[in-house]
Amino acid sequence: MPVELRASQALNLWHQVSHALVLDGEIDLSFRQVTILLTIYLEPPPHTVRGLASKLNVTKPVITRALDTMGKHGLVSRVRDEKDKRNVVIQRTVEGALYAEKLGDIIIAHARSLPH
Amino acid sequence: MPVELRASQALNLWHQVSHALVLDGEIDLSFRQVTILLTIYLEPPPHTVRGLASKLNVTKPVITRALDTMGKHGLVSRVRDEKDKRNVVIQRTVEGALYAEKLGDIIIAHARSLPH
DNA sequence: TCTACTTGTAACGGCTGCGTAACAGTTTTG
DNA sequence: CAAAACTGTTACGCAGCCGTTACAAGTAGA
Repeated sequence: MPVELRASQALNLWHQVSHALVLDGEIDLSFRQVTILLTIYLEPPPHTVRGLASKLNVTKPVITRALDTMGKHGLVSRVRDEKDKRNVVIQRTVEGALYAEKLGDIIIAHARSLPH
Repeated sequence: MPVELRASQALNLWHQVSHALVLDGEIDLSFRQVTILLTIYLEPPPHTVRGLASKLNVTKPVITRALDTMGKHGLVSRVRDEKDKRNVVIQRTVEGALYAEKLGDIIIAHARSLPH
């Protein structure tokens, strides 16, 4: 099951998925927010504000605000780390998992319909 | 050269490319802007404000402003339609083509490094 | 203990995009 | 030729995100 994309296929895929996300428009996250969300859902925990900030090469307030926004939509939640109470551990939620799953489905659907 | 993506591969690809775009951060367009840009570069011309608006299901001022922003970066240009002077025809630019090409390269590079 | 450091957050001003509404210019219709 | 319809744009107020700075709470080292 190799993943082989030609240039035109790659751009078409990106185009179609972006288009689908714009049309859906339900939540509409920025690239940064999507990246943060997928980092949380695809990479092994624990995730902290500082860790995410350094991984994305942005300042901590950027992460805080993104978590505020996504938390408002129920996509992530925050819990104080009891070991070191300065830390906040970002946790996954059912809604967030569903959102990621939906995104994956959109991508797959459009990948399937690419010209071969 | 079939395009077969499993759910985890699809999300990983989206994640990595989004991450790369955030890290690069050079221009940083929104999903709408990317969609508009790729529509212009992947679909056959001519492209008008009204046409793009209806395709993306947004209002015309949204397109006008997106074209302003992308035009400022040299990614697209506008020309009055001489046949019907109400229309504005959106045209591709060298810089825009390079941008799209770069995006395609990023996607392909990350697709290749996906776990099989 | 008491200072120095680390963590995440709040506050500020600025910038950008949004939707609605109003607009000028052009073309079509009667 | 005048009215109606259509094009893209601008103006307005609003909401969201940005970077910088300042801060409160917690931890570690002397």
